[in-house]
Amino acid sequence: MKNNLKVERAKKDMTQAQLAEKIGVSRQTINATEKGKYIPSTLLALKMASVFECKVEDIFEIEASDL
Amino acid sequence: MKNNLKVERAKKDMTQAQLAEKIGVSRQTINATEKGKYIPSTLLALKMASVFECKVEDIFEIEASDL
DNA sequence: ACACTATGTAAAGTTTTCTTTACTTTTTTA
DNA sequence: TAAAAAAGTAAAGAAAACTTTACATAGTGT
Repeated sequence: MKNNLKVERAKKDMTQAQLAEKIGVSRQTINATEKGKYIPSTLLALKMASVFECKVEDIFEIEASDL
Repeated sequence: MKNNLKVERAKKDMTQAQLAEKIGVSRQTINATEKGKYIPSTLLALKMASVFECKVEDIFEIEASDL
């Protein structure tokens, strides 16, 4: 699964720490998610989409290897 | 977090088992998710949205208690 | 060069998701 | 109304998410 958290953060000029604080997780969780180290919960994804004023699908994308 | 998996399944006339098979999880995972027993991964949510031809936000909704 | 901020990473431990097996209850259909 | 299909539930274990602490690296400004 791909993600463009880095780009969305840049659009809002937010650091990983700021995003983490805003959605109530640790900075490491944001970093690891951004790096594709693991797949976040749907609740996290929804909160991220809310912060970035977009859809979950605009942040996370299924890849062929996921199917 | 709320969800309307049951309604979306009904629209497509799918059983829990059929949905489970389609997205590659066990039937119990679908049942538990539908019942709100736990929050699925973003990948599962994306796959569900794909099956139901809608957005993740159309299936899962943040509640006040999540914030 | 130095301090400062942001990012990356790692290890240990906790919590949650998800699986498998199995059984019960409800709903559908013949 | 009996059989069959679907849904609900539970328990034990595996796998993955997430936390905390801690430190290393990269970039930015003074």
